[in-house]
Amino acid sequence: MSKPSPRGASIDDGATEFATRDERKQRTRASLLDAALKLMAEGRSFTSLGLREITREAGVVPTSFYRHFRDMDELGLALVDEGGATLRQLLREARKDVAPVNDIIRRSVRSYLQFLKARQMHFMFIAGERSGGSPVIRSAIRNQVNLFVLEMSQDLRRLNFLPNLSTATLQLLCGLVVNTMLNAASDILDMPQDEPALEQALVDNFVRQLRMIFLGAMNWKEPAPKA
Amino acid sequence: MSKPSPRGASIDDGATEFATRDERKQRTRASLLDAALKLMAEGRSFTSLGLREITREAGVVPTSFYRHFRDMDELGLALVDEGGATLRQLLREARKDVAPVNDIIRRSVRSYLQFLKARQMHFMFIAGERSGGSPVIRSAIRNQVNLFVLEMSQDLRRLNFLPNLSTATLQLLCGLVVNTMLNAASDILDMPQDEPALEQALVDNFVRQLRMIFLGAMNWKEPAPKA
DNA sequence: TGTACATCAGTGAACGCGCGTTCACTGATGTAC
DNA sequence: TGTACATCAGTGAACGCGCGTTCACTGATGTAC
Repeated sequence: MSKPSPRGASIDDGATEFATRDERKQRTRASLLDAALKLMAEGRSFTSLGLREITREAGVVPTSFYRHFRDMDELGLALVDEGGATLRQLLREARKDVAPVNDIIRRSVRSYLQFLKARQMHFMFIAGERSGGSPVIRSAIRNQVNLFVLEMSQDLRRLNFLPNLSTATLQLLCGLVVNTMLNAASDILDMPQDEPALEQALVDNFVRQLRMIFLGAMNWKEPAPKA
Repeated sequence: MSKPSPRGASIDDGATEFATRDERKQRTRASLLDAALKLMAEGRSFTSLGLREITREAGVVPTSFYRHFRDMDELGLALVDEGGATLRQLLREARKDVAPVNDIIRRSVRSYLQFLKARQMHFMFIAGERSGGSPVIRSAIRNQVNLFVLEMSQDLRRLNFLPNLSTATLQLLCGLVVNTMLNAASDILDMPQDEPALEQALVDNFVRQLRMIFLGAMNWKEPAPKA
């Protein structure tokens, strides 16, 4: 029923034979998470998913679910954790190729897109449930996104990027950039996959939006310090 | 069961006695739409709503639903239409108070917030289902939002705002502004209502984000024309 | 190493429940003459 | 204006179905000695 999952985690693929009991358990858990992501990738929202639906997709019996999660909320929070880890990994990747400063936006966008496609489902989940769905999931996602914004602004500070800007302003900038990134993510991932022209248009638009934001940041005048 | 709805449309409020049959029908229809919005305002996503749940909230029998909508999708699309109308009304309001140019952002934000609170549920619906939920609803919302961006950019052109910018760049700007508006809308509407300090912080952040975007637009250099 | 026992991931039957949808109906409202 | 008929918004019973959750179970894996 399920094609090879992003994690390669479908139970029963032969490789399980020599796994320890605990490894098998983690694999089943992972296949439940993947099943949820896969169902959402078909255009469903998290809150509309059913427990039985997920276990069916994962290839286990419904009652197995309870060996891993108390209820759907707990599974959702696990997905948020995975999404947060994905965002942190994105930052780590970004730290690697900051060296060349020329046309940095276009470069960053290119590697962002690569990352986006490798982790489609996580980004769909984060972007999609960020303002819809269950309050507990929503607020957990916001925490992760805010954390991401914060770390990104610290990175910019460390790189001495726009050193005249206050910390608060760097955070403002990063907040705008991240919102724009996530909006672009849902737009791009929502596209029919075989329309490179349309996709290119979305990407160009995304790049220009970032340029406009950075242009604003470069021309930002901090108010005179209080003292 | 239901408090006075935004439309004042609960069937059975006495005022119905003298209505014509068709007016009564429209009232029931409106109360179904209001019921869906109300349930979503409690933190649910559209796709997780049930037909029976909505009719229960609206105070009619489940089978009544079919007198008004073929299925839930059709009701969702009707909500999108209402949301689109709300956005168009927002633009109409905005056209009224463009006269004073000083501190125009702060002024616009103030009237946006007022509008936002008067139409909380529509904005929650639009912002929340824009990237989550059912594909058909999502794409309908995008159409409405794109339309809104387009009209806004035409308004700016008509006002001779930043006359050096090309039409495409004005649209870029408006796209950024609208995304920022909708993100701010979900942040603000998600707040506990009795925390004016926190809300003020969100609003200040929103204003600064807009300033940064407009600052970028003001410093934008169009590439030299092709010819 | 071998044996006896404990653990526990996954199973399968069963439950009560609310769901979406069908159908024939009722009776107030609207229309034709 | 009055009457006879048509319309149709809302009703209420009934259906089959998939849901989430409970429970006792199985049998492979892990552990203690």
